[in-house]
Amino acid sequence: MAEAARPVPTTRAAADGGCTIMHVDMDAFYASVAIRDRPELQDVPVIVGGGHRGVVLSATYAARAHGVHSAMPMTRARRLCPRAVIIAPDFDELSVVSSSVMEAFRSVTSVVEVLSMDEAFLDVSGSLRRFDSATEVGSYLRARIYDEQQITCSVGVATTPTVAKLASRRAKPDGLLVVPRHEVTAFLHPMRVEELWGVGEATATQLHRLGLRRVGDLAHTPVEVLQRAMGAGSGARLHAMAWGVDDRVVTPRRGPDEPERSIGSDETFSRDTDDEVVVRRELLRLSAKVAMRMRAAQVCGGTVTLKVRFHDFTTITRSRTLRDTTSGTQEIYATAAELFSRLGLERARIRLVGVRVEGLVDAARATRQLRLDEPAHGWEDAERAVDRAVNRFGGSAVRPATLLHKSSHLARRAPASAGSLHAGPPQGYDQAP
DNA sequence: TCTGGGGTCCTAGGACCC
DNA sequence: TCTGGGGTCCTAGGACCC
Repeated sequence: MAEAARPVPTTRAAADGGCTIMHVDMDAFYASVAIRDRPELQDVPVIVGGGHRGVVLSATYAARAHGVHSAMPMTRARRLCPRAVIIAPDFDELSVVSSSVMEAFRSVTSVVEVLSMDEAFLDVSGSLRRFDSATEVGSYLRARIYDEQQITCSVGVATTPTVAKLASRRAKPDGLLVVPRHEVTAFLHPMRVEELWGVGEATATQLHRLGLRRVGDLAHTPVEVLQRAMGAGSGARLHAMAWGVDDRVVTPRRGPDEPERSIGSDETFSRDTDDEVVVRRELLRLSAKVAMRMRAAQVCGGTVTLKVRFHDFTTITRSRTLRDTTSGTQEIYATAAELFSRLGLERARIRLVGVRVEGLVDAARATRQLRLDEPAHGWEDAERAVDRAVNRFGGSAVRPATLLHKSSHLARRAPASAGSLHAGPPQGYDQAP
């Protein structure tokens, strides 16, 4: 550790030029976890992903050397790297590793903003009594995570979250980079605009049209010009980002008092379909899944959104705000199905449908106006019974009758799969389609 | 066999209310 | 008569991130 005689800086953070914001990001997280116990795969290109019409979720650096990267269609990835080993993600294992990593973060500071399973912002200004500098915190975390999980991560240290995030990306793989305040513009300005966080394909194209390719170009363009082209908000934000100005603070999110804002589910058909019965059956399945997750999270939601993606990838959404909030499969499904009907599609080739519920509130605080035509104990009781059965017997134990179809004869012959519970909700699941 | 599934946030127009 | 402005909610779409 540090030599005893070293002069103590006025503030400890001065050792890193005032940097107390850190971004930590696992390297090729899904792929690293997939291969960590399989030495035979260490130097082989490995791709995590798959599914019938899927994309690459993560690729090892050996696979990236062939041009494979995440979000790439699997078909293309296989063409680029035919000898790659393809592995399906193991979300149970990933979430165990993720929890352990987050615990390591929280052992150095309570100010942790989780961004996803494998990355977070940390404000370590309060940790500088235990550590000499943010760099030391970063080194400690890197060593500890490797020790405990045998995966590497990269750390960016800066004075703002956005710069820290870019620094960790630059440090990859298995590195740590500090960008002190006085080096921020030298760090940012040579970057290509699309490297900025929040600049995707569409924005990059727009910026290129304006002749702006580097972050430095962006910085030296009058903010009014950017605002005219991109809108007031985006223009100002981009200009500020190009100078490393960022009023974002690291905010521990999703505390018990802050629920998710929406819960949804969508699914791409294995083959495009123009069969309305198939679509409605899928909407019912998705509604059941969403509603069950809502009830498990003890939230109700007020707005149901239907998403439809067509064969050519054009995507539309339709939403409706309900009179009362709900977490009921029936109500969500009925709304989604009605929105679908109102599209008036005729033999359109559909690639994907989705159901999402927004405007979530704590179920305990949700109000419900009793209607005269409504029995005191209706669907909600039935659905709670379904939840209990699913918890006990698994997801296939209870399904709405319309989802049984071909598997129904199996259910009848195999009571061990809790076939009798198909009676679950007594009626109605079958009504709408 | 091009292009997943989970989300968040922003914008913009129209309705509606005061 | 012919025209306010601000605030909020709803809806649709788009962009982006991992």
